[in-house]
Amino acid sequence: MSLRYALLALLSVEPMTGYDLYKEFESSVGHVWHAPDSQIYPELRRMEKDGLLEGEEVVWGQRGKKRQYHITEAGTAAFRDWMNGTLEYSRVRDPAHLKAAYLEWAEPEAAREQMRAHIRHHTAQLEQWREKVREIEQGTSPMLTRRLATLPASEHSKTTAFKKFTYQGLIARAEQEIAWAQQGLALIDELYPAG
Amino acid sequence: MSLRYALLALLSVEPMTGYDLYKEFESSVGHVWHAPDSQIYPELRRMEKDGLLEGEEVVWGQRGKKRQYHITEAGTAAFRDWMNGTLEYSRVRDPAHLKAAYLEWAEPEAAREQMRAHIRHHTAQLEQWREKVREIEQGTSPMLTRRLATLPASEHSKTTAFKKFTYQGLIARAEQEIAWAQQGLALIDELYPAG
DNA sequence: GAACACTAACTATGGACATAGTTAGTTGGA
DNA sequence: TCCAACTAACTATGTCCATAGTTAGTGTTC
Repeated sequence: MSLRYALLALLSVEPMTGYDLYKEFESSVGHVWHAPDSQIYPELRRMEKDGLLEGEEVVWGQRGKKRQYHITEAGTAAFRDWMNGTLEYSRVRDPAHLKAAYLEWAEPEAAREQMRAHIRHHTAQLEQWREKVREIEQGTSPMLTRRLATLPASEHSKTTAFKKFTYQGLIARAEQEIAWAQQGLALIDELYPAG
Repeated sequence: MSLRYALLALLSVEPMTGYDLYKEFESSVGHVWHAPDSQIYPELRRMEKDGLLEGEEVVWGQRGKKRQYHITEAGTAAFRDWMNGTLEYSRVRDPAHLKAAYLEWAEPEAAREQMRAHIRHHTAQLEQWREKVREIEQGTSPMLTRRLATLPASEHSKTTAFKKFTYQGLIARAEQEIAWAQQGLALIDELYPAG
């Protein structure tokens, strides 16, 4: 259900095609929410059917065309309602922690490699999120810049602050995961003193 | 795919029925991995077809019967292979952070309530995981006790250490989430000084 | 003007997961 | 003895999501 609101969030800035949205999910917004194009196109059609969006054929070159969607009033209202409601949290389901609980089954070196992979994964994410925070602070985030251009100056600080707050939370989480995996490496060394 | 390995992890202790496994997912192991029974029963049949398990009819009362599954050698090998391999990490998809990024759309009080819900959710998890660590330390975890009984004494410390390590990681994560949401509450107060 | 990368949109398949049922037997207490 | 709660297992539906294609037009470059 969240994909729908991620799409509404983007379309609240400006009209976009499915392909535009797909590219956003591959880059900028993709660092908070990801979706493949095979999920985006049908969802856009469903949203149009539900009255949240309106699509319009736009010419592209000589013979080409593309479908550009813009958010409707009902779409804006639905997004606002989602924001004013409370999220339901789903049950834990984390493969990395499931695996960690049974690492005694792995060879010591495989266990270490799993911890290193955990560190690599979260380090890569960390760098992307830190870059995002830098962009927000320096006003060089293209999407945020376009968003701010649609809003009165009085809204700018809030809009910016929540984006930065979000990325900082993700950064803190990644740092915690890295610290945990480092403790894991230390634990493995302790449990398998030979090597 | 992880459900399969969560089931193998449990069945490596002793034979169980689908219902036994379902109950484990509702309580003990459910604090690391959750699955509904409607997912467990078909997965067990698929695993039997793949030769990882063998099911056997067991009488239950006068007319009742139940199907008890035990892990095969191929099942043990598959679990060990999974443990020795490296996990693939999936892309970010976190509704709470997606929502946090656009909290300027919410009423201040709704934004606060979202942060409070985040704190409530992670506090509840925290308590369950802390209780798990206590059980592990005091040797009162039923599942772990039964597992240790199947293993030579030399394996006990490793088996226990990785379970504790896992829960400690989940605890640290939950604590981080709570701290983040508290920063969120402070930020909302700052951005909406009136109320 | 052919090749190539990109834009644009869609389809097909299968697994994962949530939610909501159904059917039938067992066990223990009022 | 009956009822409620529990044990046991299964089905059905729909969404979500990953993976892997397909088709067709555009724009640039060698």
